[in-house]
Amino acid sequence: MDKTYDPHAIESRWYQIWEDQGYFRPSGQGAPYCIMIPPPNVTGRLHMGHAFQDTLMDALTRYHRMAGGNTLWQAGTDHAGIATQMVVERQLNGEGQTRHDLGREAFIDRVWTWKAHSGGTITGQLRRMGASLDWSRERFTLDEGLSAAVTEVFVRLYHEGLIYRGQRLVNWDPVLHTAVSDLEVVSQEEDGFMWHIRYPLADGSGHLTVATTRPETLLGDSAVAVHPGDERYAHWVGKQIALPLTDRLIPIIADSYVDPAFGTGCVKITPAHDFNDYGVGERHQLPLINIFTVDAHLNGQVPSRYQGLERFAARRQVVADLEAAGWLEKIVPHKLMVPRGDRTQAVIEPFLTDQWYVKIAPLAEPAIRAVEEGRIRFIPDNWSKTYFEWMRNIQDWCISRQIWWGHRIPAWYDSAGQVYVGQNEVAIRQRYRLPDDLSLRQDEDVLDTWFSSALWPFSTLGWPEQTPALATFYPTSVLVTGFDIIFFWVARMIMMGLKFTGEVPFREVYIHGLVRDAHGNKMSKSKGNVLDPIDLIDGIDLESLVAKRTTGLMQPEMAKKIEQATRQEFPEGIPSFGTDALRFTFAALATTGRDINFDLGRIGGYRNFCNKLWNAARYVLMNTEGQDTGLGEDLRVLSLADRWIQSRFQRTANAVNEAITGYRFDLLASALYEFTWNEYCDWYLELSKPVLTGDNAAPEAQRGTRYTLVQVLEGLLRLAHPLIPFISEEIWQRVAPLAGKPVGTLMNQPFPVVDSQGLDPEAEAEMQWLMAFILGLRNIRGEMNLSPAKPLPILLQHGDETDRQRLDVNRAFLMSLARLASITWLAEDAKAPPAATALVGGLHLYIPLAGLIDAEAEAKRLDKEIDKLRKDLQRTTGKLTNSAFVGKAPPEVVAKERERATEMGQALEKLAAQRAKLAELG
RNA sequence: GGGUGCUUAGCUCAGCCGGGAGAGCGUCGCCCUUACAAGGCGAAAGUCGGGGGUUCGAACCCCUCAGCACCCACCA
Repeated sequence: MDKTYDPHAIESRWYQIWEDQGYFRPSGQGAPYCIMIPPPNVTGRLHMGHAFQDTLMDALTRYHRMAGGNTLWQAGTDHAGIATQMVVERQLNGEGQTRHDLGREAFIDRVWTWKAHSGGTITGQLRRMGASLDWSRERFTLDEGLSAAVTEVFVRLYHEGLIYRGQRLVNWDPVLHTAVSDLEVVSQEEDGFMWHIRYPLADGSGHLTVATTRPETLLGDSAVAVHPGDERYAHWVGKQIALPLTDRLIPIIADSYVDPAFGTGCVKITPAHDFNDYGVGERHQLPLINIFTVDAHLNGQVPSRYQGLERFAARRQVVADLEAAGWLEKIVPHKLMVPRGDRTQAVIEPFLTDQWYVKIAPLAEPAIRAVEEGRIRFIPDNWSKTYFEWMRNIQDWCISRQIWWGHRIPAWYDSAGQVYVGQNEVAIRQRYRLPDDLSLRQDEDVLDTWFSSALWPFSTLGWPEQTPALATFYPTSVLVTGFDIIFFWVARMIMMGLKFTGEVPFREVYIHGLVRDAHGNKMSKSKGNVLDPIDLIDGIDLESLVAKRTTGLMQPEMAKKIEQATRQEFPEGIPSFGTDALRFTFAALATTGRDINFDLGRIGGYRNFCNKLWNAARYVLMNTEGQDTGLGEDLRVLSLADRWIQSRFQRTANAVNEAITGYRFDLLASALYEFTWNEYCDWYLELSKPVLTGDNAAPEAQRGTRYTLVQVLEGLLRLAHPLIPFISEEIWQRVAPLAGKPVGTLMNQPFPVVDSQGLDPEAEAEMQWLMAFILGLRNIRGEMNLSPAKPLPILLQHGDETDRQRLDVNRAFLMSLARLASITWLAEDAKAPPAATALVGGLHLYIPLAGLIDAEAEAKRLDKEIDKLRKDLQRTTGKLTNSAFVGKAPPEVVAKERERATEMGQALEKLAAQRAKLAELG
């Protein structure tokens, strides 16, 4: 093995082998375990959120595969209607064309071409992450099969009356020229104004003042409303207003929607361009006056001088004209919530159109129950509150989109506008018994992308066909996703799954946090703080990183600032960390909170961890390859260290199994980290050295240690594989033969389960003694600035029989790890020479000063220790003298405190005596 | 307006059922000890956001205040 861990050398090779060998396919044996990947946009690129999420899913998948499950991680991508169409349209615009120049068919061809060109990017990046997805079953939401599922669902819902078409106000994106759902609108507080406008009475007897944030909609007003109980205006209700800038008369009406305390208490009512006003209009049978075109310019419904004006230009014009005519009373700065499209950032316009809706309440009800009854479990559980909150207030879902890329709605119209819904034209003619010569034209709209996503858990398994895969893997085991799409996706999958399969789509939903930058800021192109997971794997030089972050900005003026910040944060660019280190980092960061702050310092640490593991393996191989690794049981003897590390391994295996089944990936990572570094490397490997290289070690003992070195490493690699698949596989290939394991792949080895027989509490206790012994001496060495290379003679006193036994057995370990020149017992009553002192329980360790140690420094060190002990003791005795504590606390807690007090008291006494001796010296 | 989180070492975060405050990075000191300097050994560092309560005992449970973040919602 190379001296330094080089992730690239090993990562490039293994994935190919695994995939070629078909290891990602379900084994066909064992309990089914299935995860559906949240399908990424087919033309997208992998971002940190994907990388994070896919790491967790891969760890689960690999774990269950090793644990013997019939495991499927379903691969696939999403057509991402609006997002993908926008990308291609932007390309077209760059060529000076629009999609309308191409026409629908040619445009869709063009999108397919783009998909063919870029569709491999993200799947390739998933492979680089080590994701063990079953690519042989890869699906795409616009596949034939999935499209058939979409049509089937639409038709069935329609004929059950759960899909309907209706004309009402929708959220209209005037840039995209399409309706969007409530969820695709994000409202943000922005600075604006409140215009106070005088509305004169038609009879000339005065005026009302209305306050509005949208003066241009005056042109579409149908009424002015006041509160029915508002005495100020009661006598005006029923009168007519002469609407300024128009020649229309509108009524003054009374409606309880109006809040008399807000503004002037008079509200202009524009039913066609405001969701509230729409309701008012319905109650009062007011005319709907639509004043906008699809791209939010004023249409023919307004006086000719305003026609054709864009809505914000229209606002300026209307305000200017009102002011000129004296109708404008005042303008007040006002903060308001502005709705914007999540894709385009365009201000969303409430707009009157025909759209398709899913009647959602009947679907939501069973979906709520499924979670209430625990048939679906959210992890962490509190996300179920969020789910309930939304589901109990859910609104009908607008599913039609006026774009071209997507599943076209399976509805046809005849020339009279009669609508027919069915699988296709032929089916419709049959179902509705339509004459052959009746000409039909299909609805132009496509479905919301999330409509097909909602079917993903069963459509990918072959539904509506009753396939073996569906029977085996549905309901799936767990859905792993971020809280940001609980409404968009999770809730809708639950509703559709229950509706069409009668079963929940997944039994558990693991909700993880969202990846942010090191300081908790959202990663975004415009902030220039985006990290690309592939750059973390491969590394990237500073200039390339700067270029990447500053090109294609929406606000080019930010480039300079971003460049500066980037140069400051990454003066050397980003080093290459490798996939395993990245995965380990994601797991370590996957705590239960909702934000995951990605700190580059952490990934460096975990790259070092991989290097540590690599070098530990090198050490093991150097000492075992070509040698007897003790596979014949009668020929090996286990040392304390051997028994200890095997016991610790069992505890680690237990912690790892618990962590992974409890979705605590952070605990998984730390269990692996601590065992590998702090126990296996720091202690066990060091303890193996005197056995393997010692002058008079018995061959049986050496075999025992080689055996343990290899067995524990092999087991550790199996434990670690779900998280760090590449390095574990690479090392395992070399270690497995030494451990007597069959050749093959680590991927298919059994995952370690806890063997309680392997626990050895005595070995752990004795090892604790050994460690205390060594740490006591190391502390003196460190504090006294004694060279670690200098062998020290030490004296022992006051030990009991156990101490003596332990010393005899472990003398070689102590000599080696504490770098001792000699160990000498002092008689119980002998006078110890001036020395630095450490205690191991009742046992005293002395390092004679003898010119090595400065008495004053040792005095200071002892003072510090005595001080600490004294404070601890004080607290403990405080408790014990409190009769309430002794009386009410559980006896075992009291006993423990007593024991501690005794121990500390004794230690304090001894150290104080030592301290006194030093004082005499000085 | 309704809802949900968060606040622990300089930084990023763990802390499980209420019982001796932890990790990584950073900092300081000593070491290139034949697996690893991407390393070893040792050390320093916290009023657990503030206040109150429950309890023998609170980082943890309850109340309250402050600060931060997020989600939902039709106040013109």
